[in-house]
Amino acid sequence: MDSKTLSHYFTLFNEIGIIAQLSRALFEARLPDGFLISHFSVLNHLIRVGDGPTPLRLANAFQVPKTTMTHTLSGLEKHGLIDMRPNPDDGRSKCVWLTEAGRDFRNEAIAALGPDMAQFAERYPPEFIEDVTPKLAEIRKFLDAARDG
Amino acid sequence: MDSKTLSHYFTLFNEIGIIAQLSRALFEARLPDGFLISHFSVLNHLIRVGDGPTPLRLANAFQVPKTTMTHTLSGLEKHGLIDMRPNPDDGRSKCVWLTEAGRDFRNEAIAALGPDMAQFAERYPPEFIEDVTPKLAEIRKFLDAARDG
DNA sequence: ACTATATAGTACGAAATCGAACTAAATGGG
DNA sequence: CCCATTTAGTTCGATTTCGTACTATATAGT
Repeated sequence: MDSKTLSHYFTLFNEIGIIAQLSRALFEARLPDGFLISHFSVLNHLIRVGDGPTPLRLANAFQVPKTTMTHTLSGLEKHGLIDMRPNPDDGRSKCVWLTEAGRDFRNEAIAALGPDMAQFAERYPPEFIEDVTPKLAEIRKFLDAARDG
Repeated sequence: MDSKTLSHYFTLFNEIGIIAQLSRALFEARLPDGFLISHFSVLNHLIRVGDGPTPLRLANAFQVPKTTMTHTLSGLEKHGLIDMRPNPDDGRSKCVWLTEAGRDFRNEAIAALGPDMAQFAERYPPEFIEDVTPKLAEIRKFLDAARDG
């Protein structure tokens, strides 16, 4: 692999890193003070996939260490956006449930992010997204597999 | 914008965030203990673009706050991988220069990352990269512009 | 049933990140 | 030339992230 080709691969990951950074900053600017994408993502996941997963399932879903998820969930719980109940099937474990405030918070966040997304969609129509996203999902799965292997 | 379409856009940024996270972890595992991608990126940038930029130019190039760049550079300087010299054109400013050790470190890091990149390239050939990277660069520029505006 | 091992979650500490406030130097308007 | 404003960089404090170590519970082998 010659060094010019290699640098193309570096560039890909560099672009991805910068987009992650910029998009996080832009999204967080739309959330109430003190809330992060990690908080929104968890609430959104609970609505999309359904209530009641364990913290570990959430950590796996977002590919973060479980200590990070503990921290994120404690922030959400402190603000009354989720409930942590004992897992009836496993005494070591807990289940995460949305509160009404949690649902409201998520819906308001979506509404707050909507205009930005609409502006983004003006430039990058759904076909563009449906072209790029599966390719990225492919890469994500590959990297995730490389992590275990 | 209906909520299903909206969620596709969220998914795009979610995938990008996870790839950024996973690739950072994988890359850092190949670097000597205590070194981060941020360190490697700066050294690599100095070789690709050339010695002598100011810390602020570097912060802009990587889209990080200048305090973060101060921190990164101080780590590199502590390990003798860069020199910080006064800027002859501006008394407030400094210029960042690679040391021999810095060049060596970068070259060794490239060598250490090579096999992983080669494995990645086996699955995702250069044509794939050249399809995706410009699209991501486009998005990056758009977000960067949105940040100012 | 008993013991060894594996797993869920947390507490703690170290490091990275980043915003606010600060210092020093440059720039621009009068 | 002076003073107000801007800019480069750092210091400081708050927060996130994450690895290690720990507790409590579950599971598997005998």
